[in-house]
Amino acid sequence: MEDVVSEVIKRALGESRIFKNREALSSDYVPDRLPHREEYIKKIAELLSPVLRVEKPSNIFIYGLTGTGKTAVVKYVIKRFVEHAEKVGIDVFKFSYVNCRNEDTNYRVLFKIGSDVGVRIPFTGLSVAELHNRLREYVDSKRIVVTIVLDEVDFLVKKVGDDLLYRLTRVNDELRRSKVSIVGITNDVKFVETLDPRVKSSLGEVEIVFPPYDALQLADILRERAALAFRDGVLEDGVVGYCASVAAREHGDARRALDLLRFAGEIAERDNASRVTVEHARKAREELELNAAMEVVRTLPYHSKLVLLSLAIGGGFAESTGSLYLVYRRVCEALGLEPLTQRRVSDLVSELDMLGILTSKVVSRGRYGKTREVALGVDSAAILKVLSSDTRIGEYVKLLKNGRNR
DNA sequence: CGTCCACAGGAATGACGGGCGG
DNA sequence: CCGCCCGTCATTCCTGTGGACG
Repeated sequence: MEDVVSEVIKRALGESRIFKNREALSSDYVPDRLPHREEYIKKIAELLSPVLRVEKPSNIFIYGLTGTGKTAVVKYVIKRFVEHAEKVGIDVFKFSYVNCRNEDTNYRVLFKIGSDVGVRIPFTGLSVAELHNRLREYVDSKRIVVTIVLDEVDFLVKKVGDDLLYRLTRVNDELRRSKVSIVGITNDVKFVETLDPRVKSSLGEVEIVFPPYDALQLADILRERAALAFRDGVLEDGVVGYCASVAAREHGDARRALDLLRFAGEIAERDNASRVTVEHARKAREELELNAAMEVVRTLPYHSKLVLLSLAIGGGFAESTGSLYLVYRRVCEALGLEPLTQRRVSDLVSELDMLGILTSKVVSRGRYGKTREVALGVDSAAILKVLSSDTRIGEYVKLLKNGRNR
């Protein structure tokens, strides 16, 4: 028992046989080098360079799918600018990085900008207009250039509209000495179309698109981070390649790839292994996929859950839609619910197929008709477990189990 | 070789709820 | 604030079909 606890303590203190710096694989880590993004770093640094001369840079709009390095590149450039400013002792520009997924109200965004710029603002109590005024007055009391980075800006606009965005792009009209410029980042390509044309044109003075990484590029990135994160010689050959190819198949998402690699390391650690093997990576992938699938299952509409339940009860396989439908009707009856029609259930099966939770294929049995064979794509025990979080389904599953034991 | 099973899956239609412009 | 319109979920009715069986 003591051994187990001391093991946990040891791990919690970071004394790992596997990792020397686990942080290097976390998604918000900003590494010193960003392979295959040099060109974008250069471009963005050039675009922001006017701040060094106390001039306003163009507003920039950046798109790209998740895990293509948008945030990392911008953060990296900011970091270098700030380091430079500290080194030579200048104080003519400020950066504010706001993640709109976390700061999702006008007040919180302005608050974050305020605290980054150095204005003292109460947590609450001011009107948004007052906040805006104080911020503007403070900024204009000096002669500085403020660059505001709005990451995942689509979240903000979807929630509270583009009002704030509009005002921020227009704030320069009210400033005498200082300047404000905006960098917007989003992974929703269609998002821009929903913007007010005025906001769109001023925000998109310069537009930059980040393409996804391919498998080779992902492997480079992983190798670089792995050297920081893992102890020497711990990583088996092929692990990096495996993680890279898995992530490349899914939009070339570097975040996925890093998650996978980190998780593989954690599994190796949990197993008390001395090395991270491809087998660990495979397990990591499986577990991550199962988790994702279970998340989907959890948020399914009720009758889709019932269809899934019916399939899981039948051992995860149904030889025809008809037989599955019969089970489904029994389930509905047991739960005192009105069943949907077979036509509708057939559509639900198709939807579940699309989501990758099950696979269905049409087969013809000649004289005995044409139907669909349906098979569960994930472990039925896992499905039952997740579905049992609904109390009524849970009770029903328990009832079935007891019945079978006797 | 035609029949006919057991559905697939398209089309029309209705009930409902939520967002949006006037 | 209200009515309108649109998207989603569901039902009803329907036509289409691969191939074993007789």
